[in-house]
Amino acid sequence: MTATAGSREAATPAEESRRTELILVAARLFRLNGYERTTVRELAEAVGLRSGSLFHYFRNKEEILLAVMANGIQSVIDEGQALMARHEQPAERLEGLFRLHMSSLINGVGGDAMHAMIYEWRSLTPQARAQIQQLSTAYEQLWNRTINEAVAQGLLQGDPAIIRKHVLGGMNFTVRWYRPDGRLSAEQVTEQMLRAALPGLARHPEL
Amino acid sequence: MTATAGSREAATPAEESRRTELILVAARLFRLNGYERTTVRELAEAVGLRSGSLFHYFRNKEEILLAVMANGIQSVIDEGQALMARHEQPAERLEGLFRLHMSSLINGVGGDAMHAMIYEWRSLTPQARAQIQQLSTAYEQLWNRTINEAVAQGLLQGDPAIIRKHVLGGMNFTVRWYRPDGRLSAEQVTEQMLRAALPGLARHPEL
DNA sequence: GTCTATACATAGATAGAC
DNA sequence: GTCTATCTATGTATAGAC
Repeated sequence: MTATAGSREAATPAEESRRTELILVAARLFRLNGYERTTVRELAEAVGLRSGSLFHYFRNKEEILLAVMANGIQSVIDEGQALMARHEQPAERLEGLFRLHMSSLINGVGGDAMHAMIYEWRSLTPQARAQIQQLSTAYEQLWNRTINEAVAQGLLQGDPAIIRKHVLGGMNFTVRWYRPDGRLSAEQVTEQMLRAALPGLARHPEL
Repeated sequence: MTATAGSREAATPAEESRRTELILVAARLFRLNGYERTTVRELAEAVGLRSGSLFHYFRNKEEILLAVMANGIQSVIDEGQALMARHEQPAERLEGLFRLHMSSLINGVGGDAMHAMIYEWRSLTPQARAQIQQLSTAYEQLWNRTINEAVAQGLLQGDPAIIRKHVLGGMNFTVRWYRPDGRLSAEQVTEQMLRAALPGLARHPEL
C-alpha cells in the first residue's frame, strides 16, 4: 500500500510523483530545520516551484506533515506485517522487528519520516494526531504481540508494555546521534544496539 | 549552582524570583505546546505580565529557551556529581544515576526542562546549541565513567557508548508516555524501566 | 519594573492570469 | 500545473511614558 494520507480521487502519474517528491523533500527539511521553522517557500524552492503552487498538491502545510508521517509509518507497518507472516518463533520475530525498526531509522528516507514521527507530533491538530495515533497503534500491536510471546516463553522478563517502550525509545533516540560516517557502520550499530536492548537474545543478522 | 544561563550582573532577589518563575512557566508551556508555537504573549499572560515586559528579563525569546534547558540539565549534573561522590561501586553508581535520571524526567518541574532538552534543541542558534552541548557532555561524562567501569567489571557487555545511548534514549522516551495517573506508579515505572534497561543489575530502591 | 503602542518582518494561504 | 501578486494574520521586539 502506498500511503498517501488523506488519499484523493484520480491523479495522473506525473502528479502523483510530484506529490511523492514533495513528501520526501519535506521530510528531509523537517528533519533538518524542524517543521515549524521550515517555510512553504523553502519547500517550494527545494523542488523548483513557487510557494503558491504547493497548495495545488496539499490543502495546507499541516497536510504535508501528515503525509510525511503517514507515509513513513505505513511502510514500516507493511514490512513488519510481512515479517510477522514469515516468522513464527517469538525470538525471530523480536529480532526481526528490531532490525527492521533500526534500518528504517538509519536509512535516509525512512529515517526522515521517522524523525518527523518522533519530533513533530505536537504540530498536528487533534484530528490529525488521532489519525497518526491510529497508525502508531497498529505498529505497536506488532511489538505487543511479539513481546508478550517472548515474555510468556521466558525469553524476556518484566512488564511487557514497559519493555516495548524502553526498547523502542532506545532505538528512536538513534536519530539524534547516528551518523553514516561515524565510528561504527550501520551494521555494527545495529548489532550493538541489539545487544544493549535485548541481551538475552541470540543474534541472527540474516533476519 | 543555580544555572541562570547567560548569567548577568547584580539582580534584586525579587527580580531573580520573577525570572525563575518565568523559566518554570516557560518550561511548562514549551512542553505543552512546543517552543515555536508558544508565543511571548502567552508566556507573559501566564505570569500576569504584558508581552513587552518579558524583554526586561530576557533579551529575546531564545534566551528563555536556553535558560530553561541550562537550568534543567545543570540541576541533574549537580545531583549526579553528588551521587558519584557518595558511591564508589559501579553497580551502585549505575543504579543511582538511572534512578536520578528517571526521577528528573518524571518529576513535573525537572521533566518540563528535560522535555525541552529533548525536543527543542533545533530551535537554538548554533552558539546556544554549543552551550547546551557542553552541559550535556558534562552530564554524559558521568554516565561514560560509570558504564566503562561496569563493562570493565563484567557487569555489562557491549560497546559502552552504545549502551549509554540506548539506556538514556529509552529513559528519555518516558516523557512521551508517562502519566502520573497511569496504570503504574512512578516507583513501579522506575523499577520496571530499570529491569528492562539493565536486566543484570540487582535493584536497590534506596539509592 | 510594567505598561501602551507600534514598528517591522515573515508566515500561510488565496485569486486569477497564463 | 505553475506563476505573479497580494491579502491577512501573527509573531518578535522596541520606544518611551509612567
